[in-house]
Amino acid sequence: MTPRTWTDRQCPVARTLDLVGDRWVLLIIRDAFDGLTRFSEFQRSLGIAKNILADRLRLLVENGILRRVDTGADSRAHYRLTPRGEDLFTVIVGLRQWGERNAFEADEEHSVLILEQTGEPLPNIDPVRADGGRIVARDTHVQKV
Amino acid sequence: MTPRTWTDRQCPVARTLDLVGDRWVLLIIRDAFDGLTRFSEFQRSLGIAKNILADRLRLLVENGILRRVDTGADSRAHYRLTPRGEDLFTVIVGLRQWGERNAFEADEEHSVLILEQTGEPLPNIDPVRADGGRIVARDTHVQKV
DNA sequence: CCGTATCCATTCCGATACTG
DNA sequence: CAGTATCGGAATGGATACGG
Repeated sequence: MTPRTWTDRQCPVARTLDLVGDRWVLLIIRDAFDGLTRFSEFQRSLGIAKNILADRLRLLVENGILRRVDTGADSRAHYRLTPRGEDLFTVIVGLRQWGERNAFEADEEHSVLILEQTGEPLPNIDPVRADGGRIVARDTHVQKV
Repeated sequence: MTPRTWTDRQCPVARTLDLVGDRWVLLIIRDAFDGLTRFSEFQRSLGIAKNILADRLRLLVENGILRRVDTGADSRAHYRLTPRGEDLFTVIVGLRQWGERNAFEADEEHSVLILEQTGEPLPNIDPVRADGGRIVARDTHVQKV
């Protein structure tokens, strides 16, 4: 199961992995960014067992990453990203762009993200480190939020 | 074990998760960015079993994310990030910053990344989506690399 | 110190059957 | 359709012992 308590409570990376550090979870979130909302849509897209999917959706709702939207008479609910869930966009795009750069052969096709307005591919995310800025070890710099 | 073949060969996110979609792997990479290189350093930092750590290091070397640097007479090797591994910086920082924003209470302390040159905290990564740009579903836009 | 080999407990997952 | 309940097999991870 996804949730597990890590010894490393101080580290934001470990905390994040506590909540979304699971393949199924991250793929569900990917699909949610692609506009999927139905239980059956996720199931078809992922080929995941129903009980596992139900478990992951429940956890994601519990953790405030998805919200469950019930649609009146219909028993079929929608699962939509909360603001906290949408905030994972950077992570998903980071995973995607790394894969585009490093997990495909030169002649292999793959999908790319297109911006609706311009029709252009989404440019690569690039943190400060590109210009040689090195990062000081995390343990040495603990601050208040 | 980390490696598993996914049905979704086309999706860069799934491909990336094939290679690094494992808690231990991502925490090892985090530690590598923090400058750890020794087997024992990783083990102490993570509290991971030796056989598991050995397995993950082997996989990471196999996948070209770490490289093993043997130091002459000494049996103790260093594990260092390859360029492909360093390219995961965006992902690690994305996970970290999401955690900073979403996985801590307001009064909880946590570590932050500091840029060596300026002494300033690393600014938040922010992809284009901030200004309302929506993303078109991945399946509809398959292109050559 | 850096692993490898083995063993055991636990967890995880998928298939199936069942319910509203 | 959207789940819940159960079950067996597979995989995983931790501990231990051992070797280079």
